[in-house]
Amino acid sequence: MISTKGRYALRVLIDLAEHEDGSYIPLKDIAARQNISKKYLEIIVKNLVNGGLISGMSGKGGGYRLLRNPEEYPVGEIIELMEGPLATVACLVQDAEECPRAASCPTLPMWSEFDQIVHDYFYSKKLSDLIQVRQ
Amino acid sequence: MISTKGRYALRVLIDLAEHEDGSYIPLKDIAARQNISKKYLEIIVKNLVNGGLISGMSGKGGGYRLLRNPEEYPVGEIIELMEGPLATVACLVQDAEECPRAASCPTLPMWSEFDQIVHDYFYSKKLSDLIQVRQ
DNA sequence: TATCAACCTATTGACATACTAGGTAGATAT
DNA sequence: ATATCTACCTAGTATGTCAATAGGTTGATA
Repeated sequence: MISTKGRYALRVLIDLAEHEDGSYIPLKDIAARQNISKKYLEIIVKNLVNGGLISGMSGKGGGYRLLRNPEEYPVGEIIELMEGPLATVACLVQDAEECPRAASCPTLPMWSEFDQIVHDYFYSKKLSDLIQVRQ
Repeated sequence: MISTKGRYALRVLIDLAEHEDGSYIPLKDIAARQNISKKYLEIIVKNLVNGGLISGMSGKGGGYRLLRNPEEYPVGEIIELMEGPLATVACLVQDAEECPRAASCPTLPMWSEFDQIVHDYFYSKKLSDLIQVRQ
């Protein structure tokens, strides 16, 4: 289940894309438009900045802006940044310690196949697919 | 992410299917074979009994057994019983209160489409597809 | 230098996860 | 009848995550 972190991050990025005009967009405006607590959004945009998805600028006239074109943001990258790996089971997380049951686990092939489907879906879907009004 | 409850439930059902011989199988045996705490499994099988997936019998010679053929257990039903709805976002849970943003939500169609894929995958996959040794 | 905005650390209440502990009730073998 | 084996029941606990809130510091511009 996707939590508010992932869902709000998506809404922030959609908001930034829909209001893109070359300048920085203050978080206050995004919070007001999206009707989400600005304080809580600070945590989310901090992750987006650290993850290299947006850039922030302090001071008067400051705010946030996208670093790429909307078609260059896979939804999967956004979700994984906010929620952690998309993996369905712990033993399929990248760099997880090898499960001793892996070789004979009757369910592992199912989880693997499903994870591939999830990955394909969310990495082929782009931020640009979620934007309604473009200028 | 599927938790131990869902994963262990699947292992219990696979174990029951693979050792099916008309008699009841004691939880002690399942716990030993699967190397999972019997006490913890008690919580899981209780849910499986309440959910109508298996039946339990007390006393000497008692234990648990399947109530259907393995091809009649969709993996999705097992997971939803143990983990709750497969829905990716709260607003798509059956009987959830209508989200006020639903009509204009830019991400809802994506979540809907994805939920359909997840549902189709796990309801077409059956317990019988996970069994390795059949008699 | 006043203003506006990002950025930083910390705390909180509620809930879920993964167990453990100790008992009661029910069915069968002797 | 009773010992034995089994499911079944209620409760507790440590750890972590979620969804926020609170208050302050740094940085850029007018």
